[in-house]
Amino acid sequence: PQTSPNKSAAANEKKTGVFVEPQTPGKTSGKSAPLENLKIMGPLTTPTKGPDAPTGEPWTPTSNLKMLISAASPEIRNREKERSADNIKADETECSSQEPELGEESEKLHLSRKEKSLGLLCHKFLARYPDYPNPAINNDICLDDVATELSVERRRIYDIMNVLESLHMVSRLAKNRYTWHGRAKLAQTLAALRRAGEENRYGQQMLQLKQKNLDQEFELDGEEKENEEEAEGQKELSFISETAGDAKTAGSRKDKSLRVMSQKFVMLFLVSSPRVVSLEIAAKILIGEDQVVDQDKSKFKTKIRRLYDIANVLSSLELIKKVHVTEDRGRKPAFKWTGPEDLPSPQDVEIATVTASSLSSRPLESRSSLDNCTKNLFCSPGTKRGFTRHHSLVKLAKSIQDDRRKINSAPTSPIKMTSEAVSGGLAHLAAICKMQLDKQTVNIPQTPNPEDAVDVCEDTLFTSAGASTAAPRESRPACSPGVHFPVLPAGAVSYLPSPCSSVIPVLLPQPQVGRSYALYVHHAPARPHPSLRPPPTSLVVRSMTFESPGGPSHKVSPAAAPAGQAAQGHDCASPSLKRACAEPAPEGSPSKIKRAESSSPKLGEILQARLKARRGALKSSRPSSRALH
DNA sequence: CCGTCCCGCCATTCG
DNA sequence: CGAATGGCGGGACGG
Repeated sequence: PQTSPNKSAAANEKKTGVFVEPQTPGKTSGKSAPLENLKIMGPLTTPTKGPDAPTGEPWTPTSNLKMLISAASPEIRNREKERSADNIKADETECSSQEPELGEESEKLHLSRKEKSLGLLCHKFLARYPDYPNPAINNDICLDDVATELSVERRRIYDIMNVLESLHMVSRLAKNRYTWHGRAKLAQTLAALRRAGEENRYGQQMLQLKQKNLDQEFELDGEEKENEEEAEGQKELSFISETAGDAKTAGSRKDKSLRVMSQKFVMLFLVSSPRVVSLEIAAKILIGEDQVVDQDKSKFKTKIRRLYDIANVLSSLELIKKVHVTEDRGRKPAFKWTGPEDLPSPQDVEIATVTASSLSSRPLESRSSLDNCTKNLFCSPGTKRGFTRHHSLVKLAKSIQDDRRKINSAPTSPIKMTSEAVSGGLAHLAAICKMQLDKQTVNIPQTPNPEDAVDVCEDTLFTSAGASTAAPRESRPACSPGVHFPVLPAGAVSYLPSPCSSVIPVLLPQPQVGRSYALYVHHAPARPHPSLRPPPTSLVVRSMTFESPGGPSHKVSPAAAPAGQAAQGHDCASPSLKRACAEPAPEGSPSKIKRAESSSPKLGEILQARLKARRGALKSSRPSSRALH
């Protein structure tokens, strides 16, 4: 029943006697002992423990942990509720009756801010599903139900879903319906994101930004904001992908934010040396990438706000944790990566380079019913698949995809994907095991870095020396151009590349095989030059240069930044855009804008306007302190 | 005072 | 056209 979703949503209850997972929300059950119960599973009653059973889903130790932790922290959690008898009974017996409409009403009214936080909400949400879904059972997620059961407005659920979706932990099936994948694909997704991050040279950008901050610190000439990236950002060529012609796609204002932002944010972690990213840096980079110029300030603020949202759910996933970096100007909020470090080697992930002039802007658009069917068939990946592959099914799916694509994508867009898959299994499993081992906080013996004095608050340091399984080959994406697939693999998901980042990694859930494909979609410029082709070589080169630039590198001036020069010139991932960035990248903005303009009139105007506004602010021409040359 | 970030208006996009 | 999504930023909460 779709009942009125909005506002009232929160109000209504889930009358349903279904398998509601009542306690989850409360879990609380009286604050029992503080945290430590983690291990102890608190013998004393602690209904908390109970939760795992209830939902009927296989609970992973982690999920419980999560719940406990989240629950424990806020001392505030005294939840006035204790007082109200209703609640109490609610805790234990849950479902039974409990329509105490009134009771609940009152309850939700006074929840401390923390109790209403997105992070906690996310925890509740995650608690309802196993980290590694059992393909056998249905992993459907109905937004309405979730919203109701968690007593929150739909809007909030969207926030969560969006970032989960960006990590491929869920995928949209249709309106109002998602499928839960849990962490099954996480490793692969992360691997893909890492790669994408490398290709975007986020590592360099971050270093440069940091350096810049440092410099600035001395000579407090405070203004000229994030020009930095422009300076180096060749790959910037920000401009919306939509070809002028394709009006529909064009409007893609949409596929902006959250999902994309989330992926980019994660990328930053995966490419930064100490896996710490400050909000400030992240915001700057993400902004810079988006629109070339624009009045910062408010833009920046907003970006930060969004990042907090994303960070909150990532925290719930235990992929990151809040910390503080005591860089230059005092402490700044930052986040530390606590997710898996040993991602599946590139081989596990097939990379496909797609030069699509346009893809449906709605990546995860709801599939046709037929699609759904096939999808479901495949949806079994779970943890251990590997055997039984149904080629026929795969083909079917492919063909479907194909059709789909034909409809809304440019004719000329061959997809190249490196074949190679092979092993992967081991690495993947290893990753999974590790994650499950929990005790997360994996600390890679990071290179000591002077500047980032990260004071990891309560971090449980624990260097993970083990993980021998780490793929033999480091992170070198040996992307050998290979097979040509006429169509997108089943379940392909793709994002319309954000305005500027030329590549957006996308994982294609490819259940049956157990590996997925990462897609790097290049948006097509006005008209992709046919001859131009994604030079696989560049990829290789790029990644080579990167790999952990050891400690010292941090100190290097931007100009000397490791891969910097090398990548600089032809780093632009998008071949089609190549020409744009290929040129000596003379001062950035102006020329860039122009280009953008040409490719997209409308957009051009906008940019133009912005530029104008902006222009006044900063000196029109900044001495391009170009690294290269 | 300020770092966080909830809340929900309202523009978009979907069906 | 109404419902589903999801930008976005005012301004409240908590330290």
